[in-house]
Formats: sequence, C-alpha cells, structure tokens
Amino acid sequence: MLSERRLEVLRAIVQDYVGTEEPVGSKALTERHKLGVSPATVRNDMAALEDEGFIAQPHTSAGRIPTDKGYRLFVDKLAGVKPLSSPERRAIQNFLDGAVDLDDVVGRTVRLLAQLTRQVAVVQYPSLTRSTVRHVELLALAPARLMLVLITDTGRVEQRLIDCQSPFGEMSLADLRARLNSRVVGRRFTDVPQLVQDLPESFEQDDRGTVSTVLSVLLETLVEETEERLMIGGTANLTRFGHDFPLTIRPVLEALEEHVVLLKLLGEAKDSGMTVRIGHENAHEGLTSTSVVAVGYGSGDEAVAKMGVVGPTRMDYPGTMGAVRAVARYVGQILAES
Amino acid sequence: MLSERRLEVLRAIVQDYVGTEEPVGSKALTERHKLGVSPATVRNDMAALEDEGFIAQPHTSAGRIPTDKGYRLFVDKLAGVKPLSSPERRAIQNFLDGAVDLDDVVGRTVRLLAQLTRQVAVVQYPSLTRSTVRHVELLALAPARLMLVLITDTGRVEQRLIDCQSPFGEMSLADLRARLNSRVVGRRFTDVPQLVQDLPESFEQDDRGTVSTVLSVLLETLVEETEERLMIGGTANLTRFGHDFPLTIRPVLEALEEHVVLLKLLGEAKDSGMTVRIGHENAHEGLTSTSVVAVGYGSGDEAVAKMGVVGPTRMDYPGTMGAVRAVARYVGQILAES
DNA sequence: TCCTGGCACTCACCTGAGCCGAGTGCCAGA
DNA sequence: TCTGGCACTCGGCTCAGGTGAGTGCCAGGA
Repeated sequence: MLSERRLEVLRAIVQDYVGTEEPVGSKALTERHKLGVSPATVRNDMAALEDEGFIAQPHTSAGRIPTDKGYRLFVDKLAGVKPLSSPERRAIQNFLDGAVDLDDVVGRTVRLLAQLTRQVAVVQYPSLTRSTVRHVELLALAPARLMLVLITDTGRVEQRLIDCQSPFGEMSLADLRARLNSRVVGRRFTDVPQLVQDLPESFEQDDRGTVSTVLSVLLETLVEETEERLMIGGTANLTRFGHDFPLTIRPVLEALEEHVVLLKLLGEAKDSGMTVRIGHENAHEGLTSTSVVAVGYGSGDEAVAKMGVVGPTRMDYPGTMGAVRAVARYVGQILAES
Repeated sequence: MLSERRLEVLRAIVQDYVGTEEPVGSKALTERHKLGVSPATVRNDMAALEDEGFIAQPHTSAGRIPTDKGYRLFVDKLAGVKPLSSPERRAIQNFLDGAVDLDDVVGRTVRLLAQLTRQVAVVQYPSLTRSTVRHVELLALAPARLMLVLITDTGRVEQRLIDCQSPFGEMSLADLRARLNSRVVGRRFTDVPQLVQDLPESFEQDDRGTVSTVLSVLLETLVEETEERLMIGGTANLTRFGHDFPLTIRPVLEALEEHVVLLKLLGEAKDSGMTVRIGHENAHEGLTSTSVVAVGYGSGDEAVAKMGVVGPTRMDYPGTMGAVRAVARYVGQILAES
C-alpha cells in the first residue's frame, strides 16, 4: 500500500508534468510543492512509485513521467472534478441557448467543448434507440409512390420514399395511417416491430402487399436511424500534442475519421457518470497515446447519447472532466426544453 | 518570352520537386530528364527562370523549388489533366454505385477523393439554389399544429413544424396543399416566392392568417436550406505535408473546421471547368501554403455544387485534377440517375 | 524505522570545429 | 548558343568535449 505522502508525490508529478510537459525531477518537485520533505526522500518515494509502475523514466538520469497506470490512479483517487467558474458557466449557457435546431445544438456543443478543453471534441447525436415515435405520416406522391415520414420525440424527422407494386387507395392510406399511428405513437422504437407485426392481416387481400412494404420500410428506417451519427471538432488542437508530430498525430487523425471507431469508443463509456479511458485502455490502436473523457447526456434522467473529448494522456483531467460534465448538463437542459 | 526548353526545365523541376520533396539541382535534372543539354546550360535556364520569379532557392547553394507563380505556369501551360486508369475508373464507379442516399453519396465521394488524391477532400452538398420542388406536403399533427414537408428533385427532404394561431380545417388543408403544389411543383426555389405571393387572398378571411404563416415557413425553409453544407475527409493526409509540422498544419486544420471559409473557397471556383488556386492565390490566410483544386458537379449540364481537394502547393496537379474531374463526373451521373 | 545530506555516476543535450558534397555563378572556348 | 571547367558557398553530418539535471546508494541522525 502506498503511503499518503507517496500519493501526494504522484499527484505532484502528474500536475507538474501536465503543466510543463517535461519529465519532473525530485528537486523541482520539492521546490514547487510544499511536501515538507527533502529531495532525497522524494527520490525514495519515486523509486517506490516506479517499482509499482505508476511512473517511469524516459531514460536514466531524466525525471519521471506518469504511466497510464499512474494517470489511472490519479484520476480514480487523487483528482477531483474541477467545477467551472461561473463566468464560464454563463458563457456556456448563453452560447448553447442560441441554438436553433438539433444540428445547431450539436454543432455548438462540439465547438464549445473543443474550445473549453482545447482538445478534440466528439458529440454523438441524440440516439433514436431510446426515442419514441411522435407521429408517422404517409403521403401519396403518385398513385404507386408513397412517402413515409417519421417524427421522433427528440424532434428528428426522417423520411423515405416507397415504391409500391400496386396503387393504393386514398381510403386505405388514411386507414393505414390511422391504425399505424394508434399503435406506435408514444412507443419506443425498439417496441415498434412487434406492435405492427400483425397489421397486414387486418387489411384486404389486395392491400396486404403494399402494407407489408410500407411496414418493412418503416422498420428499416428505425434500424437505420438507430445507427448513430456524430460530429467532431477542434482537431486543430491536436497540434498541441507533442513535438514528435507526424507519428503521433497521424493515427489519431485517422481514428477520428472513422466514425465507427469513435461511436464504439463512446459506446464503451458508462451511461451515467463520467468515463475516463487512459492510453492503452483504449482498444483502438491509433488512440493508445490518447485519453478519452466521455459522459452520457440526455433530456431527462436517461442518457440518450454521449459526448466527450479526446486528448493526450497528458491532459488536465480535473479541468477536462469539469468542462465535459458541465457542457453535458446544459445540453441536457436544452434538449429537455425543446 | 521563355524559350521552349526553359519551359521544359520548369516542368522538370516541378515534377521532380513534387516527387522528391527536395530542392532540385541542375545536375540531377539532366540525369533524370532527357533534356539534351548539359547541367551548365540548365543552370543558365534556371537563372533566367529565377529572374522571372518562377522558381526560387531556399538558400544559396541549394537546388531550386517552384514558386506559386511557377506552379501557376505549370498548371496553365505545361500540365495536362492526367486521365485515370480504367481500373481506377471502375473502382470509382463501383464504390459510388453502392450509395443508398444523398448523405451516403456525399460521404463516399469524400472518402474516395481523399483516397485517390491522398489529400484532404471537400464536398459540398448539392445546393438547393438551383433545385426545383418535387412536392410539398402538409400534415395536421394536431388541430393547430402542422408539419410542412418539402421534397426536392435532388432527393432531399426538409421539414418544419408550424404552430398556427387558429385551428385549420381538414378541407382547407387539402385545398391549400393542392393549390400550393399546383403552383410550385417543378419550379425553382428562387421562383417560389412570387408564385405563392397572392395565395392567401384566395382563401377565406378566417384562414388567411394560417395560410400566410405556412407560406412564410415555406419560404424560410427555402432560404435556410439554400445555406450550403459540406463534408470533409482525409485530414490524416495532412501529416504528409512537410517536416516542420505544427506550424504548417495548424492553420490548415483551423481553416478546414471553418466550413464558412471552405464554402467561400469553393464558391470562388468557376461553375464549369476546373479551378486551381495556388498558394497565395487563396484569400484565406491559413491556406496560403496550400493549393485548392475545385470543380463543379451536377446531375445535368448545370453544376449544383462543388467539390475539391486541399493539399500542399507541392502536389501532383495533373493526377489530382484527373481524379477530381473523374469523381465529379461519376457523382453527376449518380445524381442524374436517382 | 524513517528522513536527510552527501557523493559518485549517468546521460541527454548543447556547442563548436571540421569535413563533405550538392549546387551555384562565372568565364573562356568550341 | 552551348559546354566544360573552376572557385566558391553553405547546409548538414559527425565527433568530441563540457554542462547540468537527475539518479541511486549510503551512512548518520531524529
């Protein structure tokens, strides 16, 4: 077990290293922090911390830098979440309040997060998985051509064109629309399939084919739109990464372009509370030298999507976590209002 | 006036520099290209080219590199557009044919362009400015709540919720829908305002308010959706930029995040034919060390949007132009088919 | 048992000297 | 007008030496 002071030394190392970006030595530590002991003692503590794998030396006769494991301990035990200042909070609120629609909310959120944390921001669009149906509409564009419009409770609207094999009467259409809505409005996407399963049977033989087609398109839409989208921003902040550029930055940029990867990354985060994945804890190869701070957000008590930032493992965890949490909360409020 | 051979020397310099990324000297030139003259002669030519400002020396006793002006001459006079190989063409077609909707087309186009050119790709969504209306639909979601759906000939669907002051009868709604469609279907967005101008007058006094509201939302939608969106990809290719990283890449990444800047950039490109802007020809400060190759594309003879790539001024212009042109053509075909 | 000061050692980094070679400009001759 | 020759420039590489931050270890003191 590590003594109290050793933990304190680890904290000091992390803080200094995050600030200076340079390996930190025992003497500098005692000068910058009031540890109340001499450099020699700190050296012993450092040796112990190194034995445990919390810190490492880039080379002999250099200072120490935290390892992934060290950051992990720091985040779990030593670091709080730094709350934002009230001007910052007001700025967030003002900025987000200006949003006009969902796209705008997400766009602003990304910019805000990137700016506050000075890192790469990733914001997932509110997922439809937990969404409910507000309304389903069917329009006849032509005798054998329909349009299906799906409106969700999060304000998203999806539409699909449907080519039917046979013309479909206005009466039947109105009928289908009414029955469809009575079954699915207010229901969750995931429940829809079984709710409409037996619908074709209740129609005339002639219309069953078309009804089935419409239903299959509807279900397809639900599935497709459950596929999650996201927006990223602040990639320019990657230039603050380190000195040995191309090598470090390239895989990160590549990973960021693979939205699938990012969605998986966010998906791995806990639904509630904040998730911090440090360095090699990230499965994706290109992100092993980055940390991801993610958090769920939503209009109510339940998270409908996630957002987070990607930055170097050497990041200001308390500050980043504070910013991410604050932004997620405000976005949740905005979503709840609209 | 530059002699034929001097132009040939310039071409050789550009080609070698693009290939090797290193200043090219007179001896190396004569070895790699069959110029039929000695290095000394080439040196004289180089001196002349330097006097004219087409090439420059990074420092004394180094080879020459082309200036922006040199690239300009190269592109205008010396370089053709390199057609793609037929396997490449087939690959493009196959890849684009797999697209399921507009978003997918744009997404695939971006990835394709980025991959083919190994640079950053920028693709503008087909603009609605020149689009025509395929259908307008009005749905009553609640007595005093309507939904407006607008379908364009490019397959885009936009919708808006409308809160009316007073309830609106089913009859009036059907009436409005019919009259609206008869006036605007097949018409251009830009013509719609005047086509519906007098519509409220033909309704009962009671309904005029609502009709006006609907119309104003429709017009608003037209304007808003004319605002152009775009998608970018291949930013990881920026890492191939140069050796002196952070400084070069940062402003570029920043510029790429400003979609407004990119839209302006594409907007400055000619509607037809290819536009190449080299280095300082780009107004935006962050892009003065990049070149932009842009081209319009569209479903018919007319361009509905633009696409292009952003890369270092030291790029393979013939190849890039060939790839951009080919992709634009195929995308045009895809759009025309759907 | 834990902390401290002292001491020898390591090693990345900086600096300056020296060499090398690619590249240039100029000039006289074909 | 082209060519070969020649002196010159200068960035980049390598090598050696000096510097200093940092370490590990140890003996002595609280």
